[in-house]
Amino acid sequence: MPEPTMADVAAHLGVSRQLVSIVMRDMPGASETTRQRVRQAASELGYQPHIGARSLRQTRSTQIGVSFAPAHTTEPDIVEAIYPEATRSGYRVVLSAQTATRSTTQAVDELLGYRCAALIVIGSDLTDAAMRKLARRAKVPVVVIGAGVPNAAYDVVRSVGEAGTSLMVEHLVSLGHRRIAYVHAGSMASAEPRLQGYLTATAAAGLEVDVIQVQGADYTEEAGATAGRLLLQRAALPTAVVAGNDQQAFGVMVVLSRAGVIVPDQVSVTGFDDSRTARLSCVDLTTARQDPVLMGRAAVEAAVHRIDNPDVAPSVALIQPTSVVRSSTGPAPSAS
Amino acid sequence: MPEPTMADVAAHLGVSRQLVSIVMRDMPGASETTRQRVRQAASELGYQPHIGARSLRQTRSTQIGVSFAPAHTTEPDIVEAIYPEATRSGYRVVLSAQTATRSTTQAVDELLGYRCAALIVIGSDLTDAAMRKLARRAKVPVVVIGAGVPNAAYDVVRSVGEAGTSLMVEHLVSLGHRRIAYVHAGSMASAEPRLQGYLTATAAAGLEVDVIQVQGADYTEEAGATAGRLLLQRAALPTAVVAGNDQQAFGVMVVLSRAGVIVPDQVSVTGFDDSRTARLSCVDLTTARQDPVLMGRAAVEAAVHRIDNPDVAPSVALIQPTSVVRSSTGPAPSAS
DNA sequence: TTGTAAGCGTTATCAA
DNA sequence: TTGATAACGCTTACAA
Repeated sequence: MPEPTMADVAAHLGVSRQLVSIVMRDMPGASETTRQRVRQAASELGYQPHIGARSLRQTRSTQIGVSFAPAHTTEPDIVEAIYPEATRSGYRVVLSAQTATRSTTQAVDELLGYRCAALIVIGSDLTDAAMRKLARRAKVPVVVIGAGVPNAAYDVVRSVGEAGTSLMVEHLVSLGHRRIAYVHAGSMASAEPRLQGYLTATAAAGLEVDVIQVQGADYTEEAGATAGRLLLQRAALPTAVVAGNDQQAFGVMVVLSRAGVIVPDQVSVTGFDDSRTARLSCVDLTTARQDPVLMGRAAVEAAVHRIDNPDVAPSVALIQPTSVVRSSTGPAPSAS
Repeated sequence: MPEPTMADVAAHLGVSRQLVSIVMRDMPGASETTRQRVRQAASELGYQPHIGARSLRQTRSTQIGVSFAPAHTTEPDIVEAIYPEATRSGYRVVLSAQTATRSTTQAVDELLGYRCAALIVIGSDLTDAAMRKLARRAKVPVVVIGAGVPNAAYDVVRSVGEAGTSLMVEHLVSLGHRRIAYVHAGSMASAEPRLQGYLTATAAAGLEVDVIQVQGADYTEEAGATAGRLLLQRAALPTAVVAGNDQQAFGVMVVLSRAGVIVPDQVSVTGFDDSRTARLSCVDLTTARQDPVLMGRAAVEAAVHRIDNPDVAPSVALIQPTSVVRSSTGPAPSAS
C-alpha cells in the first residue's frame, strides 16, 4: 500500500471519507474524540493530504507564493518572518528560489503553476516596467519587497530609504562631522531614495554635497572598495562616508584600513540593512536597520488584504529604518 | 477569463488539448512549428500548467523536495546548487523551510504532501533515530546532507569531517606548530568525526592532545568565545587553535584579539566550512572547505539513483574537504 | 455523522 | 495530429 489516500484512512477506521476530510482541514463537523482517532490513524499510516489534489478542487487558493534569492544576505531572514504571519492568516507558503541559473520570471512562473492566491517577490532584479508586466500577467495580487514606486500593478513594501540615509547623516552631524561623502549605487532600483536622504540631510545641516559616483555601482563590496580607492586618490579625505548598504560600507572600510586610515578615528563609515556582516564584531558597523520581521509582516498583510479586496488600488507600505550605532562611527577628528 | 486552462489554449489555437499537453511537457509528438505556436499562445494568455493537477495525474512524481534552514550560513548555498542538478535530471525542486517556528518534521511533512519522488534534508536538527523514523514514514528516498551514519533508512551526503580537521592540523604542523588545541562541539551530530580527525593527525605528528570541552558547545560564535576565554585563563596559550567550524573559530579569534593576543603571530586559528564569514577580509580564516556545489550535486545524484533503484541499500557519499589557507594561520612563534 | 455525486485540470491510453 | 474516455485524490454540496 504505497501512498495511502484519505479513503484508506477512513477504511482503516471504519468511518466515512469526508469525516477524515473534515478533520484534516480543521473544519467544524466532527467530535473531539473522532478528531483524535483520525489524526492518530493518519499518523500511523503515514498519511499526508495530497496538496495538489486539494488545490485542484478547492474553490479558493490557500497558498502564498514567495520568490527569493537564497544566496542573498537579508532575503532569507524575510522568508523566515513570512512563515508565522502567513500561518496566522490561514495561508501556506510556497517558496521559489531565484538563483544564478534561475531568473525572477522563472521563479514567479512556477509559483503561478501552484495557483497561489498571491505572490510576494523579494528583491527582484527586474526593472519597474518588467515587474509591472509580470504582475499583470500573474492575475493575482503581487507584493514586491525592497523597491518600487506607487503603481497600479503591484503592492510595494519597502523601507524609507530617504529616512535611513538621513538618520546616518544626522548621526554623523551630531558627532561633529562636516565633510560627509556618499557612495551612490547608481544601478539599483532602491538607490535613488537613499541618495535623496543624503542630499536632504546634508542640505538641512548646511553641508557640502559629496557624492561618489562609481561606474555601474551596485550593492557589493567591490563597489564600496572602488569608492574607497577613489577617496584615497584625493588630496584630503572626508571625515565620514555614508554607504548605500552594508556590503558597500564593508568594502570602503577594508580599503581605507589597508591604506592605514583608521576607522572611525580618521574616517567614520555607515551602512544600510543591518545584515549579519554588520553585526560581526570585527565589522561592527553603524547602520540603518531594515527589520526583516516588519517587512515580512507588512508583505503578508498587503497580500491578504488584496486577496480579500481585489479591486482596491495597490498600496505602498513604508517601513521606517532605525539607527543602529556601533563602533564604525565616532567623533569627527578635531583638526583635519 | 480568470486562470486559463489547457483547453483554453487549445481552443484559442484551434488544436486539440493533448497537443498542448505534449508541447508543455516537451514530449515527442508535435512539429517544431506547432510547438512555437503553442508556446506563443500560452505566453500570450498567461497560461501556466496547473502543477497540482499534473502531479495528481502523473504516474511518477517529477519533484524533489528540499528541506533547509534559510537563516543558516551555508545551507542556502547548497539549495542554489541543487537547482541546476535537479533540472538536469528532469526534476523540479520543491522547497520547504525549517525555521524558528517550524520544525524539520513539519517541513518534511509538507514535502510529503506534494508527493515528492525523493526528499533532501539539509542539516536537520533531528537525532539519527528520529531521522530514521521520519525517513521510514516518508516511503520515498530520503537523503540527509551534513551528518549521519550508514543506516538502512536514508542516504547520507556529508563531508569527511575527519579529513577536514586533519588537513587543518597538518597545515599547522607544517608551519611548525606543536601545541594545537581543539574546540569540540560536543552536542552536534557531525562533531565526533571532526574530533577524530584532530586526534588522528595530532597522534601522527606525535603531538599532545588538547581538547577544549565547552559545556553543551555547538557550532556558534558563543561557543568559540567561551573556548577562547577558557584558553586565556591558562598559564600558557597553545600556538594554534583548531575550531569545529567557522563560527566557533570567529568567536575564538575575537576573544583572543580583544585580550591583546595577535592572530596569527601569537596564535593561529582555523575553522571548518568556508562560510561567507570566513571569506570576509577582516576575518580571512584558514579553513576546511565543504563545497556546497559538490554536496548539492551528490545529494541529487543519490536521490535520483534511489528513485530509479528503490531496493538498493542506502549509501553514504563522502565529500573530501579541501584546505583553504588564509591569513588566520602563520608560522609558530619561535620561542613560546 | 453518513452516503452519494459531481467536478477541479491534468495525463494516459486508445483507435482513428 | 485528433477525439474520446478514464482516472488521479480531493472538496463541495446536499439529502438522509
